[in-house]
Formats: sequence, C-alpha cells, structure tokens
Amino acid sequence: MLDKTFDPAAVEPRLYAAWEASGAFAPTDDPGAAPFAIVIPPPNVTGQLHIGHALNNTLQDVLIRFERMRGKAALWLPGTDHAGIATQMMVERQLAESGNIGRRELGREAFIEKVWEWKSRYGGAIVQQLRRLGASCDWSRERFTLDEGLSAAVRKVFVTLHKQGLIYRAKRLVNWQPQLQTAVSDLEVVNVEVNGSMWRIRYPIEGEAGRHIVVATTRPETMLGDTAVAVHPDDERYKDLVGKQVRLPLSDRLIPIVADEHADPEKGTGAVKITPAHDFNDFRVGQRHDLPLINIFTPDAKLNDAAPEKYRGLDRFAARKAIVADLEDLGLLEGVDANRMMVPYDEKSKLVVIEPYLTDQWWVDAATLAGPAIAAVEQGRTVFQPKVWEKTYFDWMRNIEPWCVSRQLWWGHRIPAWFAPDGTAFVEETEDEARAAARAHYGRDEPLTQDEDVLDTWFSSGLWAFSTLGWPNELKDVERFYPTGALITGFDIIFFWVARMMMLGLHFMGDAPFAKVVVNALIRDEHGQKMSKTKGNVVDPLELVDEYGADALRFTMAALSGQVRNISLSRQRIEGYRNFGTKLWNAARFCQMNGCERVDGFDPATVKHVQNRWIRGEALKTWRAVTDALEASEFAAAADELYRFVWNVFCDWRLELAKPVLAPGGEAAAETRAMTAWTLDLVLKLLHPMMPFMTEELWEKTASAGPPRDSMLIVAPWPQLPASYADPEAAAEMALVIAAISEGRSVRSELNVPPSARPPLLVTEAGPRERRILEANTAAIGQLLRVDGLRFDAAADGGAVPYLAEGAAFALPVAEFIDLAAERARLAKELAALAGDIDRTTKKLANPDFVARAPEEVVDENRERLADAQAARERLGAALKRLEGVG
RNA sequence: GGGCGGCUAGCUCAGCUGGUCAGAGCGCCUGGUUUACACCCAGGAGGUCGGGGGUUCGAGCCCCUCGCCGCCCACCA
Repeated sequence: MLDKTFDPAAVEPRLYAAWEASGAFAPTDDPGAAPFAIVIPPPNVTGQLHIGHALNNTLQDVLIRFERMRGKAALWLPGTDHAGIATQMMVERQLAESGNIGRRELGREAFIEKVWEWKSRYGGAIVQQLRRLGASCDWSRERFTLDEGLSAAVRKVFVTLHKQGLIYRAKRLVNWQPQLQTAVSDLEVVNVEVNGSMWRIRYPIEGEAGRHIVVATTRPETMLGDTAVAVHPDDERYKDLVGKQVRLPLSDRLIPIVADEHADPEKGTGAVKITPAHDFNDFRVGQRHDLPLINIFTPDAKLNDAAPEKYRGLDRFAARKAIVADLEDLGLLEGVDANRMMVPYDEKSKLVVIEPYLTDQWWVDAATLAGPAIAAVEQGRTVFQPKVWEKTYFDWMRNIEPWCVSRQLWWGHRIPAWFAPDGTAFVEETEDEARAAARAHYGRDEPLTQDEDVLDTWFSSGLWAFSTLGWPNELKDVERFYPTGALITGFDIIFFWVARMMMLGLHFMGDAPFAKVVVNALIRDEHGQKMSKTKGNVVDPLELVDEYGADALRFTMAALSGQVRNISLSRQRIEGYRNFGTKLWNAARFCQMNGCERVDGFDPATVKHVQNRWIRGEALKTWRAVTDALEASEFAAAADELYRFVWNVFCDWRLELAKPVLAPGGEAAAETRAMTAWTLDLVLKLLHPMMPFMTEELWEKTASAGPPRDSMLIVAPWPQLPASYADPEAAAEMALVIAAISEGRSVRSELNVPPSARPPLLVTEAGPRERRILEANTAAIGQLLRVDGLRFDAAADGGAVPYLAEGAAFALPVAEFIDLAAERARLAKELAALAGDIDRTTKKLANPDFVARAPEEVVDENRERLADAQAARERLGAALKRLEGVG
C-alpha cells in the first residue's frame, strides 16, 4: 500500500542513480531513430545553481525526456564554461583572502595551475546540482570549454577566420578595465546613471590676450590629452575662431580649434574639447582632422609621462580633483554644474569605471558574419520563441560592431598567434606551423613569441553547438546531431551567446546551430522584484528541492514558463504544485485500494460503460493537447492541461463517479478497474517529463499489479492514441451528468459514503430540476439516491430508460435541502442572471444589423442561447416556487 | 535620445487569428474529517479588463491618444 504522501528525499537519489546506471541518458544507437540534440547553455564552472538555471534546465529536461520517450535518439549534451574573467577574478580573490601572493607575483603558469586546482576541487558543484533537479544529461559526454577537443576547435576557428580576413589585429580604442587591465567587449560594459558634475573650463585663445573659449566636460582630467577644440561649422558664436589655436591650460600646448559636425551647439557651451585617445567620439573626430593621439594613462589608469610632471602617477580620480583645483587657482574655471550622466562600469563587478583606452587587440569582423545569421532568422530557418525576441536580435545584429576578442587575462584559450621580432604575427594552429610560416616568410628561422593574450570566453562558447560534438577532429556526431533541435536559454545572453553561435555556426557548419531558440523570462520574487543578494529575496533552488521535492519545483518552472518577460515565483505557487503531486499520488493510492490494476491485453477501444468511454475520450484530448504543447515547446500549456486533467477530470469526476460503479457487485466494475488503471498509466507517461521522480516511482510501485513492466518509465514509449477513442455520445451524456450533479449540492460528498451509512434523508416531491438530475444521471448515480418513484420504460435498443414519475416521492441527501433559504437565494440570483441574459440576447436578435450582418452560426448560437435561457427560467422559476412551498 | 514590453479579481498571472472572455492558482469568507488525499472536499464574496476617444452589428482583444511601471540599446561633451 502506498504511503499517504510521496517522500521525494528518499526516492529521488535512488531513482536518479538507477536512471544513470541504466544508460538511459545516452541517445539510443538505433540507426532508425531520428536524432534530437540539445546543448546545454554551459554554466560557469565557478557557478552555483540558481533559480534561472532551474527554469532553463527543467525545460530542457522536459523536452529531452519527451523526445526520448518519442523514440528519438535524444542527446542532452552537458558541460561547463571556463568563464575567463569571472573565474580568474574569483581565484584571485581567494588567493588574496587566504593571504597568498597575488597573480602577478605567482606568475602565469603557477596561477593557471591554481585555477585548474580550484576547478578540480569545486568545478563539479554545478553538475551535481543539475543532477538533483533530475536533469537527464548524457554525462558521459560532459564537456568543458578548455578541454583539448574544444581548444582545438577554438584554434581552428581563429586561424580560419584570420586567413579569411575576418579576424584582424588593430590598434583602436577599446573598453579598458583598469583593475584587471584587460580589454572587454561592448557587451561587458554597463552604463549606469550617476550624479556627476560638468565643469566649464576656459581655454585661452592664442594671440588674443584675454580672450578664451569655454569648453564643458565631465572629465576634466582628460584635458591633458586634448589635441583640439571642436565647434560646429555653422555655429556663429565661434565662426571667427575656427583655424585659430588655444593654449591648453596646465599642459601649455597649442592645439587647434576645428570645425566639426560632432560639436553640438545645443550642448554644453557648444565648444567641445577633443581627446582622441580617451573618448570614442573624439577618436573619430581626431581621424577626420588628422589629430595626434595622446595617451595620458597607464594601464591601471594612472597618469603617465605624457602628463605634466606634477600629475604623473596620480590615479585618474585624484588627478581630476587636482586639475579642477589648479584650474580654479588659475581663474580658468568658469563654473561647475551638477549633472546626471551615464558612466560606463564593468559589467561583472559594477564597481570599476571602464576607460576608453588605446591598445592593440584582435577583432572579429562581426558585421560580415552577421549577414547569414540575420538571413537565417529572416527566412525562418531558426525561429525565436516567443517571436518578439527576433526584433531584439535583428536590431543588434544589423548594427553590430567589430567584436574585440582578445583579453589580457591568463585563464582562457591562448591566442594562436606568434610574433616575430619585427612585430609580424603568424597565426597558426600550432607553434610548429607558425614557425614554418615564419620561415617561409623570412627565408630563415626567427625567434617567435606567442601572444600573451587569451580569447573572450564567448569565443569558445560560440562554438559550443559543434565543438562539443567533436568538431573538428571527429565528425560522426556532428553529422548526426548538428543542427541541434532547440536551444533553451535566457534573454540576457541572446547577444553574448545566441548571436555568436548563430554567426559561427553558420560560417563553419553552413547551417544554423538550432532550429528553434526558446527564450526564457527572468525569474523574480512574488512581488515582481528582481532577486538580489542585497534585497535578500534570492531563493535557492536546491533549498526548494529539499523542501518540496524536485518534481514540485520542476512542475512549477514548467507551469510558469509561459510568462514572457518576467516570472513571479512564490513559495505558495510551488506548494500548490507540490499539492498537485500529492493529489496524483493519492489518486494512485485510491486505484491501488480499489484494485484498479492493469489488465494484460486490455483494449480501451472495447469499453462499454459510459464512464469508461467518456474518460477514454477525455484522455485522448489530454494526450493530444500535451503532445502538441510539448512539440511546440509550450511547456506551460502542457503543464496546465495535465493539472486540469488529473485534478479536475480524473480525480474530481472520474474517480468520484467510479466509486459506486466499483462497489461490490457492480456490473461494470471489472471494466472500470482496468480502464482506471489504464488512465493512470497514461497520466504517468504524459507527466513524466515534468515530474520524472514521482511518476517513475508510481510506475515502479504499480509494476507488481498486473502484467510486468518491461522497462523504466524514462524509456517507456510516448503513448499513441487513435482518434477513434473519442466518443461524442459518452461525452455529451457525461457532460449532462456532471452538470446535473454540479447543480446538486453535496451530492459529491455523498459519493464518498456507502449507501447504508448515508445521513437521514428528506423525502420530497419530484420537480423538474430533480427529474432532470435523476433522469440524466440514473445510470451513474442511481444507487446514490433512494428513489421510490423511479420507473423504467423500454428503450428502442432493448435497454431501459429510467424516468421519474411526476409527483413521485423520492429522496435526496438531506444536505441538499438543509438550507432552503440559501437555496432560494441561489435560485433567485440565477433567475436574475438569466433575466439579464434573456434581455441582452433578445435585444441582440431584435437588432436588424446583427441578424443581417453577423455570421449565420453566431445568430443561430444566440437564438439557441435565448431558447435555453427561457427554458431555464421556467424550470428555475418552478423550482423556486416549489421551494417556497416547502420552506 | 531610440526601441520593446506591461497595466485584467486582495496577490501573481491566463485570455490564440475581435462574437459565452470576464478566467486560473493563491489569499479571504462559509460549511464539511467514520477508510485516496485537510498538501483534502463542497460552496461564496471580489473586477465598469489603466484613463479618454475611435473603428465595428459586436472590443481586454483592432486604431489613435494620454498616463503610469519595467526592460534593452545609445558616444552625449
């Protein structure tokens, strides 16, 4: 006998181990099986499972379990990302905390050794946590972005793109992270609005004593690198100054006043200082006017030797203070205003201000690669779900900038470029090849040194969809599983990851890496607030698994996944779905107690009893809805349908109505038992992708009753139900029964009580309402109610049609009439509602426009509704009158 | 500055191509425990679908407009 509740803590580890040991997670070798692969969005090795992972990986698992049951060669390929910056920062911080020497003192090799050490110790955490969720990944293929195979892919891609001219080295302004002293990409910069100041500074005009031009700036320290002042060509105020020079304060350099469209007469003073080495706009202005670039910063953003001596070595913010003070002393500070402004911060720490900085870096020509990636989505070869994200994708892709892929870090893929003493770079997959290339170039051996830099983490994850399958060395699985079936991921990495996978996948494989991108919303707390450590509203998915079980969390994730932008998660919600599991568990328990065992060779097509024909049709509908929903990756729709079917159809009605049928001596009892067991089995299968543990457990627990199970549920075939299972007649009849019973209060609680033990009955007379209930329903609930006036007429098919003689005495459960006043009020209210309905419909039908112009079926529908309402009014009116008599 | 999304019961949200669309879960109120389930059952209260205009025989659902809220992008001195 099943316990009263399911005990996830006891069951989950055991079942997971059994699944894993059985090899069920690996794709079948059956050559006839259609391949279906999902590559996991690789979490950072340093990561801990958060609620977003729980959502994302639950959906992937639902999908992969579904496709596996459907007989496909389903592969869910797991792995982790080395996460260059994040991991390096974390290990560095730990070194600092434990009082070790820093990275630089340690040296590159020793430091990387430390990181690997750290990875081997803690890197397994997140994959273990995925197992707790029930993720059915093929762990035998687990990958890491720094694995040798994936590194080979990185080298090959880099070299190929370089040879194709799509990767190049260039000296440009980059987003410089001065603390880590590395370049970062545009995406790794976040702009934050802060309170700043705008200083107005007088730049004296050379040769016109006492005259000056006032420039406005939020970053006065950069004036040390100014090489011009720009004004708009049409700006009358400054027209005569164009071509003249100013004497740059503090530096005492002469710089020109140039006319450039960039200067906006509306902004600041209309005159803008130009610092080409420290501002992206000024860089472009500088190029137009052939201005020199003066870099005034060291890599850690202190002033360098290009600055006047007194400022050298000062941090940029200290320098700002000093410069403002000095300007004030010189009487060159015209004023200062408070200013709300956007300041670029480092996306990871959100603490370090990013500095535009002139360096040599490697760039990917993203605009060229973006073309096919845009076309693939335009042509629908890859679709985003929900579709609104396509616009985001297009907007970014169509305005894409060159991608800076080099990072001045140690943890990552070292760039396969070797420099000769003259600075020439030889980009090859191996040092030997580089050497050979150099020899060919120079006609002799030259000493080569490899580029110190590593690649952006997203460069290697951009290859994930095919590098994990073995490319470039082993193509068997690439051929089999690429393109993958679907990518399920969060919207926050559409640019970082999805876009790059599209570009690189199309370029190297010729095909988009996935047919569909399912984009998840961001999970927030129950009030729609973003989860954050400072707010203290972060929920740990593993705690939720401990508390409610993995199935409850998974089902919650699936059910909430329909929310497009934000998902509000509350414990109540999870509790509700945990309760759903318990409900199913108890339904199974009920089946067990009532001997509803699977019967060998049982064919639902042959059932006779109306309830059984009905539930067969309902099961068909649900099977279809769930299958369609999962096929369309509409996880929420599948979850809702199953919730509704299990609770509101199977438990509320099927099992309740079956109770009298299952009573000893019931004619249809055997058939009903078999049908109930069959339905439960179907539910277990349909629910398995979302609630794998409980369903597998029930599958196992019901194995001994009936014919033996041939396999675990995880590899059980997805059901195939014939359309002929539908039975409109039974559906109509049962709809009537359900409606009738619904009208009678407490009838359903009566169903729980054996006839002999029912409470006292009140004898009354049959009226239209009671007749309707009983006549519609005799077969199903006849034995519930003691009926004296029940008669039977011969039916055309030889059966018997029950009817209630007018005025016959009959009995209803006393609860039905226990509160006559309430019943009267209810009827009165219903009548009022009907009156409104009748009124509205009558008016509608009286409207000639409506009758003439609305579709025929709509008009007919309204006519029917009116007739029904009028009939109901009569019926209810009579019932009310009768009740008044009784009261 | 540009773009996108949202504003539907106390809360969190469903409502697909305009014609039972005014819904669900939770919360709240009332009543109910002899053997599937109190993680339960039966019932109830509660919304002029952000405001205003328009199109239509008919609009949460289409158009215009206003108002909030959120997100993304952007070089604004």
